Amino acid sequence: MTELEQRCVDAGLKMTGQRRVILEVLGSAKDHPSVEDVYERAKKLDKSISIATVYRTLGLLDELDLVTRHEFQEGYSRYELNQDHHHHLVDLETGKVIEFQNEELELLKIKIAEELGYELVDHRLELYGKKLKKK
Amino acid sequence: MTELEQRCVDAGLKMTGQRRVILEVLGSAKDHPSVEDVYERAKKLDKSISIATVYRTLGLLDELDLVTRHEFQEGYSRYELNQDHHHHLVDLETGKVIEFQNEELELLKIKIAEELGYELVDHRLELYGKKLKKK
DNA sequence: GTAGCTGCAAACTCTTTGCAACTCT
DNA sequence: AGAGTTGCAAAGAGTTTGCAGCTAC
Repeated sequence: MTELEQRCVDAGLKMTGQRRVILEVLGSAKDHPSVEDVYERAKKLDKSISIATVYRTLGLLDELDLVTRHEFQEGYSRYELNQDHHHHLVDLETGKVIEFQNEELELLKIKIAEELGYELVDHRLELYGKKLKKK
Repeated sequence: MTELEQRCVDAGLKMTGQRRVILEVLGSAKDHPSVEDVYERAKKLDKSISIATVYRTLGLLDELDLVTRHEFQEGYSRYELNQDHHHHLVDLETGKVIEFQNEELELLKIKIAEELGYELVDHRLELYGKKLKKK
């Protein structure tokens, strides 16, 4: 049983074949797949899986905080396993998503929330840019 | 003719009664209204306005960069007139949206994009927090 | 055995669109 | 006059859900 599967079981979920497949898809994704993407990849491992199950499972995983649901102004959601904390820069010309971390930013966010009288629970930062031309 | 109306005309839009109403609603909004909100408020000024027109007009205003379309993980959009640049802190307990600005943050974002080889075109930052209890 | 899970299809929510009538300029 | 705009209703996209049968425990 993988660590991911274990965490689901610990949370009281039954470990079904479909869930194993979806976790496998998420675990091996190097990108930020949409529900449709997860569904397509899952079907390669289990032809009979339904998109309703994919939606339900991703919703559960989000509640358990095992994944993050992103909404990059596209009109649908994309999911990502929660591993290291990072943010995204979206290339406006290609749609490519680049991940980055920045310690200074983390501290600044906490400070800003504090100054407003808030405890920071969550946050989103997304940058949208165009590739700089080399001279 | 208000400045907002003038900017629409300059962009080649006809200044219809419906558009005037929608601009008026946006101009006097102190919050970040959803399409439904704008529609409800607009109806008070013009009973016959349709929600299709609200959608179309908000879409146009977004293209003209007169408004910003926000997607605060709620499953629908909220709109806001583009005035001073700022970000949002969402109170997780009340849903209240607090605006803030932070110069240090602005510089940092540009720097991060640059380091990744990108020119920053746009960005989103949202903080989600809980009110700190006073001791 | 049974609570929980699944696939299916229908329903739902938010948003967009085709069209005929209407209205700014 | 004519291009652009509107309201309406229908269609679209993404997502959720009721239900009967199935499955992990």
